[in-house]
Amino acid sequence: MTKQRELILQILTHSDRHLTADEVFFLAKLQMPSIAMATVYNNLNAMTDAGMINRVHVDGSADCFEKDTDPHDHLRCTTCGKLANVSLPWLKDRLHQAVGTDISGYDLTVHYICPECRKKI
Amino acid sequence: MTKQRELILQILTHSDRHLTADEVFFLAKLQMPSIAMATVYNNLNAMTDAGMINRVHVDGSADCFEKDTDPHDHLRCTTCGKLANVSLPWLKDRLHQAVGTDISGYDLTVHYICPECRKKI
DNA sequence: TAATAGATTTAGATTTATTCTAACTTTTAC
DNA sequence: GTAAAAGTTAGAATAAATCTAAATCTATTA
Repeated sequence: MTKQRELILQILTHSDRHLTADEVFFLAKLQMPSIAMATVYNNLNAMTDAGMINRVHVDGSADCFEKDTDPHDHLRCTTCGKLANVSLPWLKDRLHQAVGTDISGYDLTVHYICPECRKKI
Repeated sequence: MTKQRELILQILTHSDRHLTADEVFFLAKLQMPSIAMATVYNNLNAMTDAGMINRVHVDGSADCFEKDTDPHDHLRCTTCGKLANVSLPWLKDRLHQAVGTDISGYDLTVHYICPECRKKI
């Protein structure tokens, strides 16, 4: 647990939204100007592998990272692109039944219009 | 419908698997050596937008394309990476119920070990 | 405390997938 | 048959992520 890793973990912990590696890098640089992009990626990858943080693949743009490692899925606003978490505890079993073979997991993003964007229409 | 677009569509129609833009380019070049990568991407994007073909986002590697435009989801082998189609007609309604708000769609990839890879273990 | 091995970080180059640009070619419309 | 529009081409550009090699930090042993 180096200073760099600690800083990156702090940033994710205190963010109220999902952050890209680029955003983490920008925020980290404010507090530690010498930090390198490769360090951010190294640590995000290492912490993801260790199960300390969660990587979210976003179609057509950069991956995002979040502190929340409880199993959950994502809603993505088709207007502003923002991600929200949603818990679908029934889904994995239901998929296992439907597919008929053992599944190790799945990746789901549901497309919707978030409450803020819905207001603006 | 240019010659190039027709060729690309033929390639997708006659392929038994999901193809990346790169693979389409390679196969197209065999029959039309002058074809450019940009043309492949232009046409894949245009045909995707027109609903003639389907783009599949694959975590950590290049997008794939397929002729099948019936709504369906994907299984991805965690060992060899190959994609298979699966139909889950109940899922969209079930997600709509669970999320509680209108959803325009979703993206799902289920991780499993395909029959061929399973044999080799 | 000094030497050293191992891990980590840094800066920058590299890779990969994709898009952009500008010149050229083909097609279409008059 | 010519002009405008659309499409293609080659290569440059971009963005996300990884790799490399040198530098630095950390912990351990002497």
